[in-house]
Amino acid sequence: MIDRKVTSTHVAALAGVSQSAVSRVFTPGAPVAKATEARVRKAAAELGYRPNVLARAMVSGKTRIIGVMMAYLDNQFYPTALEKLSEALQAQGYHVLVFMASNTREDVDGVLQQILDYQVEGIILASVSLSSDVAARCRAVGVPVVLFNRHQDDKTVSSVTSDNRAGGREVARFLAAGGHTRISYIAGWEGASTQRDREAGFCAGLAEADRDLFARAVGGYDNAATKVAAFTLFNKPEDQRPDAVFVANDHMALIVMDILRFELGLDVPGEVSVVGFDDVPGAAWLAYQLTTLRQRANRMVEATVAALLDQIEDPGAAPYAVRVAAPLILRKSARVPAGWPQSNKRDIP
Amino acid sequence: MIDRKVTSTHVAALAGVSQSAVSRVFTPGAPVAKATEARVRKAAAELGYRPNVLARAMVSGKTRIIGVMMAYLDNQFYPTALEKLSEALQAQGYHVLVFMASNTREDVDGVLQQILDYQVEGIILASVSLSSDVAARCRAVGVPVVLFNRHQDDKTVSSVTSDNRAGGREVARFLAAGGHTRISYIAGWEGASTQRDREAGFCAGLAEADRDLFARAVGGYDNAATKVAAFTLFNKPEDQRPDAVFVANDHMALIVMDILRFELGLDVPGEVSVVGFDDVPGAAWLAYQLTTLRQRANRMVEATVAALLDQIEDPGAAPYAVRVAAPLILRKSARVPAGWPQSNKRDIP
DNA sequence: CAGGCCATTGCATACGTATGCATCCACGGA
DNA sequence: TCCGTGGATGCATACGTATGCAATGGCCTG
Repeated sequence: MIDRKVTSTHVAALAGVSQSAVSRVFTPGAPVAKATEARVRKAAAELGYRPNVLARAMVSGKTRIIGVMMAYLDNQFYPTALEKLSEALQAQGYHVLVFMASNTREDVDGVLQQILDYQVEGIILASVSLSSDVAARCRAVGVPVVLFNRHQDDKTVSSVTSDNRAGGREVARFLAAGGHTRISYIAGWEGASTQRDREAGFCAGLAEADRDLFARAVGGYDNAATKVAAFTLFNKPEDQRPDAVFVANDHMALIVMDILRFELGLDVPGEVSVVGFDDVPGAAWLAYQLTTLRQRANRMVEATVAALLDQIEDPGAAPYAVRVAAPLILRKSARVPAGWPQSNKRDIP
Repeated sequence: MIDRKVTSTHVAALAGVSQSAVSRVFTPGAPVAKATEARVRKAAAELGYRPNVLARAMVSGKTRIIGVMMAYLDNQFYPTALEKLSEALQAQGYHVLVFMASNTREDVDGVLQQILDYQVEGIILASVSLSSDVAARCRAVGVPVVLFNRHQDDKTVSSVTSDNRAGGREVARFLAAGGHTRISYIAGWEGASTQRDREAGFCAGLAEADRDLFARAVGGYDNAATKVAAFTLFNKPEDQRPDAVFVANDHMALIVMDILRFELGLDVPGEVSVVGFDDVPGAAWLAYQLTTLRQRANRMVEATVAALLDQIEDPGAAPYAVRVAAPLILRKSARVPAGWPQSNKRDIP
């Protein structure tokens, strides 16, 4: 409570130099004599001085703050991603201002405004879409945006996703090759590109294998809705219920497995094969052993950070979309077709 | 890319008033004539003007930023808490700057310095302890700190935890009353107050019930270590292995359940009762049905935000410690003693 | 009608730092 | 010895906003 704020002026006084000199000591590349630097650093240490990032930002225009907006934090994939994002950005000298969003459009836009108020240098939108006018607004003030795990045909924002279409397609091939005859799908939130792309790829894959989609229900990436979806699909006599289901993400897939086994008494994978998407930590737990498509979070984060920095460093750079391949991880929740290549990739994200 | 930054001066020019007038329009409580306000707002809307939070912070000293440091994001309790914290603070007009920390002391201190560089108005440390000199430093610059889910005898920082001692004690009574004869404990990271308090309470409770601790191992809140702990404790003939185990948190407890059931082929709760601490989402999943002590995240968050705001608003206010009661949630992973009061609390956090 | 009071507004300055420009000094070459 | 050169430093200002103070105007009261 004693010294409150110590500024460069205080340090300057103690070191017997000008405030400019102090500033230069803390500005890499600025010209300072060794002797001066030593005196300033000594004085700074004595007073416990550290440059005020905000004041620095005012004049330089560089806040070193990245705004991150997230939703669905109960889906284990996102906390994991947030952690990695934060660490990767810290390593680059940036810091993360976090905003939680619900999924209503107006909320997203409002929150985005608030983010911009902090003069962030870039924005990462995880599992969130943005209206085109807000995208325009970000572009107007020169703040690059990159979508994480979501894609938009808007050419003005970069995006990083898994190759959801290819993933969905592979699941279809996998289930068809496994000899399943009543293959179904539980959809995520229909507004999400992950949902759309995974389903589109899945249906395309089924068509290629000459199969029809047996049944479909919507879980909406929501706990309660997913339970309902599982019941409506499976609470039926054997020949009327699916013998395989692709669930749009692991978070829902785990719920579905619980319902199948403990509410409906069905054997997985004996009576029903279940495949998810994400490879969240829970998917590997022994109680589930969920066969799923892995989102390579590390690579996605790397790509996201790279895309963002590209555009921060060169504001003229064109946005681009990255798609990371999503390998199928074979575990025990789905019957494996005879002769299906055992992935001998090491079980590391 | 056209207009880059639009400032209050631009708006003032367009509205034909002084920059001060614009500032006052955006400062609640400042005196402005209705007509002036209308003109200014119109001009602002036209230009898409929004006040620069950083510049505002420079003069007012109020950044409305709260620094949050977290670790263990793979433990579902923390993402949940982060989400609630962020939302609660947003509701109060604050925003959250997130920092990830490993558990090495030096790292924490370094990161804390960085947080302070952003002129945050308060700091929340979740599952992280801080050295007393850094605590002193925060006090010196007048930034209140509150520990979330961690306690320190340092009188200069507030803390919010569950009543871990009482919780541990109740588990001991519960397991003793259940007729278990070989009661054991799997510890968390020994540097954490949660670990110490839960174990202390547990041992006290056992003593009161005239029981000894049958065995103890350390999981350290770490996946791999927890697996090893489970094996060393349970990979033995029946009479040499525990018939009940209290695990210091749910994250480890779920891992232990997996090992018991799927690696060692033991029945839970038939052969072993398992009790955890936290009540993470996974604890309620049908595959686990973990009996556990609930950390009331909502209340903890409320208390944390309240404690922080108290001290921000009145810098002279004394720090204080809050302990939130942790009710035992009965599910299916532990034998329930005959006559044990069935909690009929609704199953809501 | 005069005086006074209040509401409203503009002016000037401050917040803490970075940086262009001018100044100063030392040193080296002619 | 003198001048040129370049490195180091100080001075002054700018970044965008908030706010104390003084000045203005209108309106109410006596």
